Amino acid sequence: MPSPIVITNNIRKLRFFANEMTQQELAEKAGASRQTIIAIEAGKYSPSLEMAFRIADAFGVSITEVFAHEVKEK
Amino acid sequence: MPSPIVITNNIRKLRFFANEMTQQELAEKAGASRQTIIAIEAGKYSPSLEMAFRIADAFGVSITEVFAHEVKEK
DNA sequence: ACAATATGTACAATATACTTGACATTTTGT
DNA sequence: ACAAAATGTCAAGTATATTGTACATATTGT
Repeated sequence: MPSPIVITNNIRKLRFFANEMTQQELAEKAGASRQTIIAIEAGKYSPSLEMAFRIADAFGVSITEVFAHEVKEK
Repeated sequence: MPSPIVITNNIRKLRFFANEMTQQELAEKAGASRQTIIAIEAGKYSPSLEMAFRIADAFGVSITEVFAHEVKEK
């Protein structure tokens, strides 16, 4: 049984730091749909590694500055 | 059109650094199937962010030490 | 040479991410 | 109060990751 993992993100904070970037703008920069940004930002599901890199690139930061994870010990 | 991204990894190198860890062992530590490890290590597809974190954890390193990416400019 | 272990391939089935489109709610500015 | 922009939700469809099974090839040790 894989120990479940909880992935968190600070997309919201990063958007505000980045001159109040809107979800729409982020979506365009990251090459994703707005729905995808909403869902990931809200933590509804975790992105693919590719999408994670794209989002980090959109902000010009490392992927580790956008996403963090905790291991839920069994 | 989202600019395509190429994701590379050094799972193979990390396995050998990590006391010759086998794909099977890595799969168990990361909570994945052996198929998944083979496919990701061979670059057949890029993993989910969750799986990427699990693999990094299995080696005890940061996700950025396992995966890198290049942006294929259009 | 043989057995055991490790790695690789192929395929179908399932789970999850991502998309599009349409509509509801909230926030912001005038 | 009103309009516009931003955020959020729902659902159906497509794309991609992950799994299990089974078999093939390579590597290692005796």
